[in-house]
Amino acid sequence: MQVTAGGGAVAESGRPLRADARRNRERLLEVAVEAFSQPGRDVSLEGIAKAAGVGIGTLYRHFPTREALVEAAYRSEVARLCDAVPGLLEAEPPDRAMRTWTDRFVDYMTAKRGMADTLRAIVATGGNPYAETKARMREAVGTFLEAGAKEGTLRSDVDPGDVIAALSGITLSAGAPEQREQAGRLLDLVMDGLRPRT
Amino acid sequence: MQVTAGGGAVAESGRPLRADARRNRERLLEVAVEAFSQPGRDVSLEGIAKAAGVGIGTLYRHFPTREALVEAAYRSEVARLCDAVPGLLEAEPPDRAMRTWTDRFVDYMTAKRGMADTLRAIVATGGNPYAETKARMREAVGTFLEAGAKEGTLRSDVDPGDVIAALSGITLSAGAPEQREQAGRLLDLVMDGLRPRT
DNA sequence: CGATAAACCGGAGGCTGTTCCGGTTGGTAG
DNA sequence: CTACCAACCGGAACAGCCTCCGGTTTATCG
Repeated sequence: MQVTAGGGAVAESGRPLRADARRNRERLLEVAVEAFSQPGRDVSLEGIAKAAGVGIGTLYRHFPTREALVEAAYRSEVARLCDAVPGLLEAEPPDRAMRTWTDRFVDYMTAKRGMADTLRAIVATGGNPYAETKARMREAVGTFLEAGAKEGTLRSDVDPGDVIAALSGITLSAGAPEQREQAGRLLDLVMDGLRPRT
Repeated sequence: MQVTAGGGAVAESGRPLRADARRNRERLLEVAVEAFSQPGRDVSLEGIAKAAGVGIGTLYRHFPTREALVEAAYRSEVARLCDAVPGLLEAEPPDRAMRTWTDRFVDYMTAKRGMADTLRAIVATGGNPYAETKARMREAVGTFLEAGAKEGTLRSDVDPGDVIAALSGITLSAGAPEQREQAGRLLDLVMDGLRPRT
């Protein structure tokens, strides 16, 4: 399974995409992310194609299955989430910045429950589309932890992977919109666990 | 032992089903179980209806969604599996009988991978169709454990629920047909853990 | 610049899941 | 036994998924 990230400008063969193909791919991804964000809606692939101004065939050429599209959208959003880390660290002290970031993560996952189902199916099927994504998230969490450790407000002896597992667990068990408050409390709990023992 | 294992004669309202309705329901379930057992491929609901000699509308009246049908088929098969317990205990000593039974369980789940996906989806959606089914399985496992304990070949201090969790884990992680041997070894491992310490 | 081949585009078409409703039948009251 | 009505039957109709292929566009080379 080749990696060739979702936003890549390179096809599986290694050859650069033609300009029009690349434009279409980007537009599709953009619309897909938007569509999956709508809470109340079943997302129709035909609808996405139409909204992106391309035919259904074009959508399927870029994303051979619904899962491929969901996965690409997921990657794209995670990337955006992780890119936001430096900005957050400038605006707030590390521990608070990290809390803000976890909030965004949960918001993101709860808003996209529809695609969460598909993601679960992907995992169950055995494919591992997360390797790259997980690495990026580990990096993000690691950055927060390091920054916090330097100021003495966060522990340095925690595995970022464990934090990610905790976040995933929260979204899975309290991912419904009406449980948003509970999820918030759980996040507070996790953050408490990440502070150094006094 | 009617237990309404899918073949229930009573509608949700509590009113008895009409004779023809009941016949159709049973026939549908029978065909569905058969169809889901074919390793071959995707099961078409339309095909099930036709094979059962009823219209698609009738299928949907009895099982409003694909999930409902899968769930009913699952219950029905679990019931059959659990009903086999006494016979196995007569034919072999408890520990060996239990090993045979776990084999059947794994065979069943691997043969029905198609419906396993749907089952996962049901669980993920939060519905809990397993309460009743799980209780029956606990009972079956408990029976084996008790019988084995009486002969000193199995431990008596194990929670049946844990055993079930282990079995589920095995089917999830080694559920593909080509992993059948590995699954067998895992079952051996579990059985070893269930024997008393010497 | 013009021609050529590879790569891409879009939608028609086949298939399946699900809904809906007019016609039919089983069960029961008289 | 007959008549009646609620419940049930079957399939037509609609929508979304995915495949396939003729026509078009892009990039390259002389």
